[in-house]
Amino acid sequence: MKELTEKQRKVLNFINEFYADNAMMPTVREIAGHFKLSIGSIQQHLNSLQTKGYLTKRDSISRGIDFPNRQNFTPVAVLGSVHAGTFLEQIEDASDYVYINTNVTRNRKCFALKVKGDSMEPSGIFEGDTIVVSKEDKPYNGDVVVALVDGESAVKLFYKENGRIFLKSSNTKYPVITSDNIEIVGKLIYLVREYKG
Amino acid sequence: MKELTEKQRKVLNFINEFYADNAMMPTVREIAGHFKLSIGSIQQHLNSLQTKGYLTKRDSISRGIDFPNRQNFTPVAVLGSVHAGTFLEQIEDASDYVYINTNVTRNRKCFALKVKGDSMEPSGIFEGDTIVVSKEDKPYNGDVVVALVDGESAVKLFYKENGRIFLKSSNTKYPVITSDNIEIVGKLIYLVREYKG
DNA sequence: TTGACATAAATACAGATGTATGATATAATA
DNA sequence: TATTATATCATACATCTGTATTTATGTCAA
Repeated sequence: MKELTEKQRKVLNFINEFYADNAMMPTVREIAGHFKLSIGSIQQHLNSLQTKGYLTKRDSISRGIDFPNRQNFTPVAVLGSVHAGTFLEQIEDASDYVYINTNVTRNRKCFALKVKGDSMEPSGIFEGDTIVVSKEDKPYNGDVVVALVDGESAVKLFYKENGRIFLKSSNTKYPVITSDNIEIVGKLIYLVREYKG
Repeated sequence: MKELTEKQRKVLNFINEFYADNAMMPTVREIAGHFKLSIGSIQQHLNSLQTKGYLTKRDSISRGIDFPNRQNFTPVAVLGSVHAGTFLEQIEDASDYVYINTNVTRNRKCFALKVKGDSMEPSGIFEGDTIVVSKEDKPYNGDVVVALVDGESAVKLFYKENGRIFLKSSNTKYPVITSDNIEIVGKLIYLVREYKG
């Protein structure tokens, strides 16, 4: 990436700040106003920033400046409970959302859960943690999955041996689960934990 | 919050989608175009959404629609190393950023680190996890802190007894650290873990 | 039935906004 | 020295954009 001049960096920084503060890109005149420069001058800087690859632009669209690799976030619904219909139906009854970077969620179908219990503590999954689950066709042995066992949802380690699914808690004080009625809902892709106080 | 009509919800949903896709709010005409409705009609819907509290608006500003409690994110620098100057100087040499909800970071001074080693595994902090650290004046016993011990940074449990600081690993195979040369850099406030594959 | 509200359209206007053009000046570079 | 990139300004223009106004229809509750 080509070097920026002092002025160009300042303009880029301002755009960044403006975007952070207002959640929208500034207009050419808003930038010009801030630096007390003419419109044409800012046009020049924007052109340079564009040719050097620091900005992109939607032509003739107001506030059409954009960052090449802008961080984008998708709201992922935090569900109170998981049931058989999850992923089949639209998620409408979400109590809350976590915002996850789209380069994590990509185009996957996701939902989030609050972790309950200590059965996965040795895997670093604690009560109160928020986990993001993605629908995956094929979980592999050792993956952390959310499964429905006889209608009850659980976060467990997935294992398949001789065509039979085993769900293990990493906390060994809990028994291994195996049942004919196991449905894998999805695979763990992300975890966030907030330390309060 | 007042109930929305079918149409109003659809308009609100479209604004949401548009924002997610384009990272900017739509203009009145862009909404009208999508629904093949007149400008005036959309104006009405926007007014209703506003009076019912689902939208706010910056007057006479293009793309001035906004969500009342829009999630806002602060870039937090992921540092390669921590040293004595952290927090004193501006963080400029960041290799990467994590974006954290501002209602978590609030007005605190934060930086982020990649966790190395297994000394805090029993506390659910694993190698590769990204932790967000906030400068706090007063850590309490049992808090997870980032500390500098003789110039080396470490993530440990903080304890103070009889005026002396003890840094404990939750993995008991590591010894308790105590030294006259301990500087508490900050307190753990957030953790994110990405499951790859 | 009257009023409040939702839905929808057409039109007009002022100001916002991106863009184009032409000009000047300086500094660095080939 | 000629050229290129940078920096700046002034001005003009087409169109984008928010806003105001007016009209019309249908529904529902008081």
